[in-house]
Amino acid sequence: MGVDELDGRLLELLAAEPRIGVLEASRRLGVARGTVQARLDRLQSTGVIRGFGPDVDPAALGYPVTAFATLEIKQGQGADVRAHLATVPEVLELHTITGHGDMLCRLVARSNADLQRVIDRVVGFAGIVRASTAIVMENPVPLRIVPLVRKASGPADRGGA
Amino acid sequence: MGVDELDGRLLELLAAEPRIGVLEASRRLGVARGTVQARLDRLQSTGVIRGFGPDVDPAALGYPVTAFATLEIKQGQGADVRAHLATVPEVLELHTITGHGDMLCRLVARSNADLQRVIDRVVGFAGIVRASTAIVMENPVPLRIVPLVRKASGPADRGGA
DNA sequence: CATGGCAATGAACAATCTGTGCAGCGGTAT
DNA sequence: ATACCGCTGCACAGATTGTTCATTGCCATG
Repeated sequence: MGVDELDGRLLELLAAEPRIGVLEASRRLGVARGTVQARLDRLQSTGVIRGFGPDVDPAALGYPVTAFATLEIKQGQGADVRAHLATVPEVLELHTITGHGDMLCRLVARSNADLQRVIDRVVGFAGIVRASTAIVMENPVPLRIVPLVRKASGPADRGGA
Repeated sequence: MGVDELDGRLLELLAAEPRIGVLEASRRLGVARGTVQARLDRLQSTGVIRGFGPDVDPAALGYPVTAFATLEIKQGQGADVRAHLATVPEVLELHTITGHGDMLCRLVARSNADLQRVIDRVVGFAGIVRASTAIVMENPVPLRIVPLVRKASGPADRGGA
């Protein structure tokens, strides 16, 4: 299990130029086309690569405001709250986290004012006791995976510090 | 600006079957190939679609533990802290948020024990005063965009409630 | 109402890539 | 030594891509 150095380079290449084809990738990596195809198939079947979904920018859709909300849930209401949040389009992501049996969700909105509407909708549900919201101002490190891939495919990926 | 109904359907289609080609997409959407090509070009040039980066699963790379850490930063140390965190591969994402001039970052680790190592590395920096970590247990709503696209491309996307 | 601009259509072409199969060639584990 | 596995190179038919062009319907402007 895991990824070797070639897998790592392939992933990096795909991250840098996602629309690249198998043939071109094989040229860049200096291996046979069949090898790249086999690696790609394996990476996908083992779940390392979940897919190649388009990376859509919410801001460009008219939702430039991002926020994280920590929700305090009433005991036993977890499932209901999850179902409720799943119906809100502005909820991009939801996690249950340790702490107070709470949840953390990522929200987007059209404006700060609109964020209020979103939050009202999110917390307007019986199972939610309280919500604490933090608005994102900057995003110095956008979601990334290459550094981790590099580490995981490195010569010795011992978890050690 | 914004996306119309056809853009919306195209984005949904791409989200569902990322490896689909322009030709096949045009067949599915019932429009001419040139139209799909033009829409795609426009979506990319306007930044709605940032790219098609491979969606890599950290868990499959050997990092099954995800956590969110809220960091309290010493005044004026923001830039240094950002630079520091950018060098940590396990930091997948970093935001500056409202609250206490703090930051929120997403971390992954090989295990709960390993998470300790990661956190030590993250907070082992002069500019960071304190860190509060929440470990992710479940992820009921994985990062998604389709519902928002659907809303944004809907007949009347008035921000109103 | 007439004109100009814009987006979509349908078609055509050369060049390229994909899916697939096959035989040869190490390197490794048994 | 022997079997197994992954990589290489090659070959082929079929499908897709990048482009360009002329035509057409629709909308806003004049």
